[in-house]
Amino acid sequence: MPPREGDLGTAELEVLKALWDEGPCTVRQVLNHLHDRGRRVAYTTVMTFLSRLEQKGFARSDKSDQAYVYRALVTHDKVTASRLRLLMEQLYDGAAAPMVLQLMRDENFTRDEIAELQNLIDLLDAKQKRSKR
Amino acid sequence: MPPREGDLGTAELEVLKALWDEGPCTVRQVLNHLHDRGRRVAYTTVMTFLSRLEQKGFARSDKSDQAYVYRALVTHDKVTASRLRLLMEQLYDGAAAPMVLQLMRDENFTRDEIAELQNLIDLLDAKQKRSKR
DNA sequence: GACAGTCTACGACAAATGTAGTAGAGTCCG
DNA sequence: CGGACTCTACTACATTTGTCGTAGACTGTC
Repeated sequence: MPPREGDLGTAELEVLKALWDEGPCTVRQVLNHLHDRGRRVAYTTVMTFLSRLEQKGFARSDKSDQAYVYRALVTHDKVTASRLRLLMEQLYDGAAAPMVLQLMRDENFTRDEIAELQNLIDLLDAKQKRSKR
Repeated sequence: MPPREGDLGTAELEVLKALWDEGPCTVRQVLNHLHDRGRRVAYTTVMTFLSRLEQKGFARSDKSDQAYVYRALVTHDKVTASRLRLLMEQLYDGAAAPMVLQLMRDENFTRDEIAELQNLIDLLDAKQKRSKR
């Protein structure tokens, strides 16, 4: 089994994130987006990443007037979910709760966030009770 | 910037996990542990990973009677926390709450787990109120 | 002491990832 | 038309990661 199974590397992810943040983009737009946030890369490097994203099915390109326009084919949620799932498999044998607990323990939340969490818990609780019956 | 910054790959992690699960181990013990759970690797492959873990500071080896005994130098929690943090940076610009929320939405929890979550929320809430004043 | 089995040290290698250069086609301005 | 630019296509290359093989040192056993 050679390395990674078609997943995204850190740098590839940054580029995909640019597509999420900015919507459909040309190579140059992505480059600018990255430069704006202090990320130094060459134009051709961005090209490479966008091509690789396309090869892997995470993005698609359309020939527009001048330059190709790339757009994401996967949502932030999808990617995130699969990443989290992977971590869960690798580090918690697939159990979600311990991971959530650790996160809640380690990170600091604002009052609003806590309220939001509380809200969601109530929902889960209700749902759980319902399906129980 | 070449690839990864001294972090652990998936397969390296599996080996480290063996050290967590089994406590200090010889190469052979780790190998057996992996084989037990269906993971096929050669003895020397495990050796390589253990050496690399040592190089990277995640484990330490002591020459025992016959063979080297490796033990983890980092805890599960530490590694997990840093992984989660990385994901958080990469995908949520460092915000913990959205990640937790997504996890709670996507995964299914048992009643007990929900109760545990509730418990923790109460604690967080109390702590939050206290520090507020 | 010789053979079998176990360990470690080193070296190797393919695939993936991060990063970029070069060359050539197309476009725009004076 | 002829530079000046911009884009894309290809190619390249060092590192990291996943995986081993080989050779030599040791140990234990007839």
